[in-house]
Parts: sequence; structure tokens; C-alpha cells
Amino acid sequence: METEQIRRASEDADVMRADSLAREIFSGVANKWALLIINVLGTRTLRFTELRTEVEGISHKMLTQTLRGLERDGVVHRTVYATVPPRVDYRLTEAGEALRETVNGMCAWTRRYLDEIEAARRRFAGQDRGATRGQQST
Amino acid sequence: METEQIRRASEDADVMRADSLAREIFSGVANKWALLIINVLGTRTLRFTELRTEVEGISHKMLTQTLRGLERDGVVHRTVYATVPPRVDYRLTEAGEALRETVNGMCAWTRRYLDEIEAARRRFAGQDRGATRGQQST
DNA sequence: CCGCATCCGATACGATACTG
DNA sequence: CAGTATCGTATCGGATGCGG
Repeated sequence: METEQIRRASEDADVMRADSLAREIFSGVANKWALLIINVLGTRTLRFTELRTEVEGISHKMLTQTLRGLERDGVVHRTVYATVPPRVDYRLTEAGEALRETVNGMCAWTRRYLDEIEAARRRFAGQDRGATRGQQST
Repeated sequence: METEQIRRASEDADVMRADSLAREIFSGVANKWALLIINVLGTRTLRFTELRTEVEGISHKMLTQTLRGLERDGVVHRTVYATVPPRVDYRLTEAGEALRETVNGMCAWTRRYLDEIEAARRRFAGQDRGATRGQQST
């Protein structure tokens, strides 16, 4: 029986479990810089400085740091050319491209719901938020 | 012509632009707690305490805070019942469910590539990472 | 050009406690 | 049960400078 293997996997692969490997990995990519980097890379290969300009507002430090994390997890591939001055290329791995599909969806979502969200924010600004229905319970 | 409108929209709706509305919104949802909450909600309606147990490891404070942000952006809907003790239900809005589709993809990605990532990490641990090809440039 | 280290301010986060 | 507030810490993240 593969019961043991299944059980181990299901615990370890559940992002909702606080100390699972899945949660650890998920937390690593679920931040704005990582997702934006993955999104610009797409199917292209970009140099460090190109990434820096494309992902507006990211600092030198955060770009390096985030790229290290992604490289470590095998999401991006890093190629160093021993030239003067040095040249370093970054591209998505297969895993990275798979992840990019969903990230792309998130960006599309942002564009799609821009206006609705802006409206929701205005509504939220001046609001009551009191109780709507009263029932007795428990 | 709608040139003006188009240009305004394209600048404001681009997540890569540092000060765009799109980036602002994207940054708001692109963090682990928001994404995990959106993911557990799915099509269900959950109470505050239920969310607290389902999203393992989240603190009372972060749950409240993140839910406020999501409510503000019209991603989750909050229903307060004037009962004793109080009861508050949370469910995704239409925008929230749309976002959830992609978040679901991210969770699936984590499960799918768990082993590969674990392997990549081991490879990264003891590594050289020196130059691979030498060319003259610029 | 790219990476690493350091310093330092800002904010994310958890623990605790009080209210209705 | 749910929300708000406060406080202390840890991590994030930007600026700067040196080294290959």
C-alpha cells in the first residue's frame, strides 16, 4: 500500500499547513517582487540591468536578493559570462514558466478589476459596516 | 478618438509602473496571507474563527488586518450578525472568485513542483556558480 | 556590470490585553 | 466571538560603498 507515502505527501504538500514544505515554498514566491520578476521574464532572457529597468521601483538589493531565492528554488536560471564588464542573463526554467502562467493571470485580474476596486475603495472610505441581521445563536 | 483614454489607462493599469494604481493593488494582494485567505475561502462562507483554524499559523491580528484590506478592495464580503456572541461571515465577491482561480493555480504549482524545488535547493546548497562561457563584449 | 556587505529607518508580525 | 489597541521584535527594504 502507498498509504504511508500518500499521507506524508498530503501533509507536506498542503499550503494551509503551517510547517509544511509547501507553505515554505509558497511563502517564498508569494511576494510582490518575486511575482513581478517572474512576470517580466516571461519567455525572454533578460540581463540584471534590464530587469532593474523593467520592474520599476525595485532596488538593486531586492533584485539581487529575490533573484537568489528564485534561483535557489529552480524557478529562474542564471547564466554568468566571464566578460569585462561582466554579463549575467536570467531566464525562467520550466517550473518558472509554469508559475508564470498563473502570475500572468494575477496581473490580468488587476487590470480587469481596476475600476471596480477603485470604486470599492471609495465605498469603503465613508461607511457604516454595522450589523445587518440579528439572530440568536449558540 | 479614445487615444487619451487609452494612454491614461495603459499607464495606470500596468503593474510594472512603480506608481500605477495597478501596482498598488497588485502589491496589496501579492502577499502570502492574502493569497492563502483567498484560497481557503473558495466558494465557501467562513467565520472569523474558522478562517483562523484553516489558515494554519496566521495570528489573530494578521487575519483581521488582511481581511480589512481585502474587504476594502472588494475582494471579500463581510457580513455581521448582531447576535450574542457576535458572528461574522466572510465570502469572496465575484472579483474575489476570479482572483481565486489564479491563486488556486499557484497552490497547484507548489504541489506539482515540490520535489523538483526540493532537489533544486539541494543542488544550490553546495555549488560553484562560476562563469560558464567567456566572450568579449561592449 | 554585477554581487556582497553594512548601516539604518520603516513596516510586518506576534503576543497580550481590553471592549462590546 | 470578533475587533481594536499597544508594544516589542524581526524582517523588509533602501542607500551607500567596496571588490571582482
